[in-house]
Amino acid sequence: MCNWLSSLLVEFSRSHQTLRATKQLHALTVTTHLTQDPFYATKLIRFYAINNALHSAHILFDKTPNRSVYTWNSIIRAYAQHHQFDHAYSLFKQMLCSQCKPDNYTFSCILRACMEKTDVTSLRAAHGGLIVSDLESDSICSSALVNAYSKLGLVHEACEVFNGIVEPDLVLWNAMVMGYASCRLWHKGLELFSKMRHFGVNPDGYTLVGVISGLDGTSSLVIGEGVHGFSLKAGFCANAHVRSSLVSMYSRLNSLNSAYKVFSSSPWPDLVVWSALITGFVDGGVLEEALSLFREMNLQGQRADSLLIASVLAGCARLAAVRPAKEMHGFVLRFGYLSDAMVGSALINMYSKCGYVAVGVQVFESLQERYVATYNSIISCLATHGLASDALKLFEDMLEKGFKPDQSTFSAVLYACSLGGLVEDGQEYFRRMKEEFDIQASLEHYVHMVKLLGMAGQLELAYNLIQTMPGPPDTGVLGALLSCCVVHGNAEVGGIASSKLSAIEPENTAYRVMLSNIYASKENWEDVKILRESMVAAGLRKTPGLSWIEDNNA
DNA sequence: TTAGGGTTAG
Repeated sequence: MCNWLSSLLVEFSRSHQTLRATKQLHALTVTTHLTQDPFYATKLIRFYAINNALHSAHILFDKTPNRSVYTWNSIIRAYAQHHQFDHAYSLFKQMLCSQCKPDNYTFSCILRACMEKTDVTSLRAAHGGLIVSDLESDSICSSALVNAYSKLGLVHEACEVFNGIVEPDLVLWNAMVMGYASCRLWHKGLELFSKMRHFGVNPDGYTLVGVISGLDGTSSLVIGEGVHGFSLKAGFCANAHVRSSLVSMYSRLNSLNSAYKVFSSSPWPDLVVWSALITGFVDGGVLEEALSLFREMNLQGQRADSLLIASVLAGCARLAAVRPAKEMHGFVLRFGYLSDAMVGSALINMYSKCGYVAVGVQVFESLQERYVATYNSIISCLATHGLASDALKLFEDMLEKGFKPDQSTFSAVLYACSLGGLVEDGQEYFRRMKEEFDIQASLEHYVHMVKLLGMAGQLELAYNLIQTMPGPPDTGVLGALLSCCVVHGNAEVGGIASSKLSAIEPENTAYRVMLSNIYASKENWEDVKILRESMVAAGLRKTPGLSWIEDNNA
């Protein structure tokens, strides 16, 4: 039927379409009565989506009477590509009720959407639908499933899917290797890498990235060097992704010289490889070198993005080094990054950690646009510096302005209450967090609550709160309790906390030393002697403390 | 006589 229009569409797909051209094409299909044909409607929906005109795409979709599976897929994909995963999923549910049944392309898109919105329930439901549609062995669906499950930390489910496929293709092998990496099981990834080679499957760049990005812990450095050698011999180091993951791996394993060598082998270093190197230096604590690389990157015309800037700002915060902090602040202002959510909050956090609370507040007040993350930073900043009532005022302010507080907000709020000794307020916020905002208390929240109650001398209450936790308390929660027992000289609760802590970390002497200090404060020298002797008998010694200060004149 | 797609790096 209308060959010329069909050719025009194909040509249009290959060219660089604009919104205006899409609208003209749309008009053309209307005048030639071709919008009834799902082929043309599908194409137009895709063009609208490419040009960020989701609304027009959806209107066209609504007006398309004979929707084919392609039509459904194009609108679902359009929403997914624009990160509107809820919309994508709800269209998928509508599709299930329609005449048109989803195919492997629909499922691949939906699985990714479930992963992106970290929705395990929907993911399992989609998996079920996929089995019903007899698509479980489909190559596209299986790799998308392995990917989705492992990215959400469900490595067993990912393995089950992988093991259910008789002859996995390269993409599926890669998805599983990468899946192990994202679940921090690098040894399993390495095993799978050997297995695939044993089966005669040749790895590609994706496989190597999967193996390399999983490696962690100093013991894996030798293995990393081996994989690097393999990549060099097999020619994978020409791949920019492989090089970046190598730079990042060497940085992670504290081998900054090797990281720099791999970086230097990049003929045209891109932003990712620059970021891998700079972030590596920042994390390695060599901030001056990191900053000089950052300057070099700018001189070479490579523009930083907000992710890199935020990570350098976090480095300045960690080292509490105010000079580089000011330099970075200048950079942020010169290049207009202040409107970014991550950069703004990283800047506030940095000044807070450097001890400049007033500058942090100034930055907050100067921001044109504020986000939940910005509020979290400033509340935490004020809390850290003992300005609890200002912190709580800002919390109320963010609620009034319609922001929805998250886990971190309540962490900062409870921290403010804890440092400010506001026991009743803290208890009330803890309750509201769970009941009003439906946020589950995390270990960090419990640490603040234990500190809040414990520092006020309510040690039994703090201990009872720990007993009500849904999971086992970690060293943070128990350590908070023990430190409060030291302050109040409570040997009874302190003894329980200390023994629980020593059971978790037998090598850590601090817990026994703290208990010994409680006994000493009570002049209970007999128990001090027993405890110290038991430490000597076990061959344990106290680790010396360490602190530093920046010398402006040095 | 049509059209989409699944796995990578900071």
